[in-house]
Amino acid sequence: MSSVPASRGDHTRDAIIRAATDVFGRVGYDAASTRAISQAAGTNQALISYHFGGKEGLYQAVIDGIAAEMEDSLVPVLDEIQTAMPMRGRSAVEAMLSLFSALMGQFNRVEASGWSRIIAREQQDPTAAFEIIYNRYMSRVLDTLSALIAGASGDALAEQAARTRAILMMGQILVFIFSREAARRFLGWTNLEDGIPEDVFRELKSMVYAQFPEPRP
Amino acid sequence: MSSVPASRGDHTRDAIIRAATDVFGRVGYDAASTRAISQAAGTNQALISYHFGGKEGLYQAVIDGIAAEMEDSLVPVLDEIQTAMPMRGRSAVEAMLSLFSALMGQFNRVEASGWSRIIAREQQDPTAAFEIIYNRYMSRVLDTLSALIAGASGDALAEQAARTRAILMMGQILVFIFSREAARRFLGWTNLEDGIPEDVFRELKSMVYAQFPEPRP
DNA sequence: CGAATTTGATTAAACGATTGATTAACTTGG
DNA sequence: CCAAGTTAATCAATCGTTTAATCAAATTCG
Repeated sequence: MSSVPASRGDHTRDAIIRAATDVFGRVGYDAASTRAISQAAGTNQALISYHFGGKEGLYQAVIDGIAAEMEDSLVPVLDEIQTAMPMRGRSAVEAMLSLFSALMGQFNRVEASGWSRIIAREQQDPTAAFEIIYNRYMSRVLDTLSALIAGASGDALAEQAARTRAILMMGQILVFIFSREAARRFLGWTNLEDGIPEDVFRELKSMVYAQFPEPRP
Repeated sequence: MSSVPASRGDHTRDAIIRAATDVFGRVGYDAASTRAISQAAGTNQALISYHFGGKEGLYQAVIDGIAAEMEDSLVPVLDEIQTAMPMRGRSAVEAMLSLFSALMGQFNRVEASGWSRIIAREQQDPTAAFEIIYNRYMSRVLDTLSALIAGASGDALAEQAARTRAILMMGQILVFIFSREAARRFLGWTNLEDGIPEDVFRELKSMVYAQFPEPRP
């Protein structure tokens, strides 16, 4: 990332951000004390104010890091789809499924870190940090998805309708982040650490295919 | 609700619960101070400990009230579907849509109160309170929904597959609760207070119909 | 080149403010 | 009159932040 070799301060900065991501994710912003964060980072408490200006500044830095990393990991997939646009029919559906697959894979990694809870919280309480995540990530995914939906429908869908369906389909994936505990119980998952079981993607695939039936040749 | 006329204590009890539901929903459990809650309720701070044993007991009471009210409002719909079971084909799809309609209507009311944020938070941090909501509400909805999906598919779906699809379809509705801010922006909603616009339900309906195509007679 | 100095980073300690909870005195209604 | 309900005051604990002193590593300079 950084061109210059990490100095002493940069090292502790990273350590604090890493620890803060974990603590914020586990207990939330308010319950996360600067003492607990600095202890988890193995640094002094005062360094939070020194490096980030305060607890709020540290939180912003955490959000910034999450958005940047999620963006980086998804940009290749989005770009690949974008260059192949406009797509129609079957190819649009296939692109849609590859996007879903990438999202699920990413969400598994997101789950492994403490990110999912932070993101979910931001959805409920859109602080200034939400702006970053939405502008740099969500809006791009939704834009691409709605374009694919329109293409897969043979452009027979009004723009607002396509966007609405993009949200609806996105919900099918997001549910495993925002409602993971209910999903875990209802589907009888025991070891969620391994990520979303692949039979979920199999069902999702079937549903998508049913949604955009292949035109008879 | 209560058979006996409300005594003096019951009145303030209700006032505290009402205020606590609002404050917990707006700022979360940790940031909600007992002073802020009691002030919003127009009562003395010590009455929280007196009536509920403490902040945690008050939170449990809030969750209990939410679960009870949500249960009450949905039981009629679920019962109606249950008595008509087993359903197949078209009738199962129609029942599914009526369930979705009821859920969306309920979520609009949930949104109007401070409930949605409390529920969403519980999904992320499943405290003991989640147990109540899941057992008394979510599991019932998901059971009914998966039965309808199996029926609409002509019972050609394995049980686990039907349950998986129930979660996926539930996500299409829950997304407007858990990810409402992103949905609001992407769809350009300005006045979310009026509830989810009905064109969302129209698209959802189309997607459900496409999902379970009517067999040719 | 090596000593002196400046700068950034880190530390322990303390700050005032706010937290949830408790106490003891006081009202009120049955 | 008494038990249930309510009140203001206070408790110790914890919160985020600030302070002054110390450390380490560049930087400057003789």
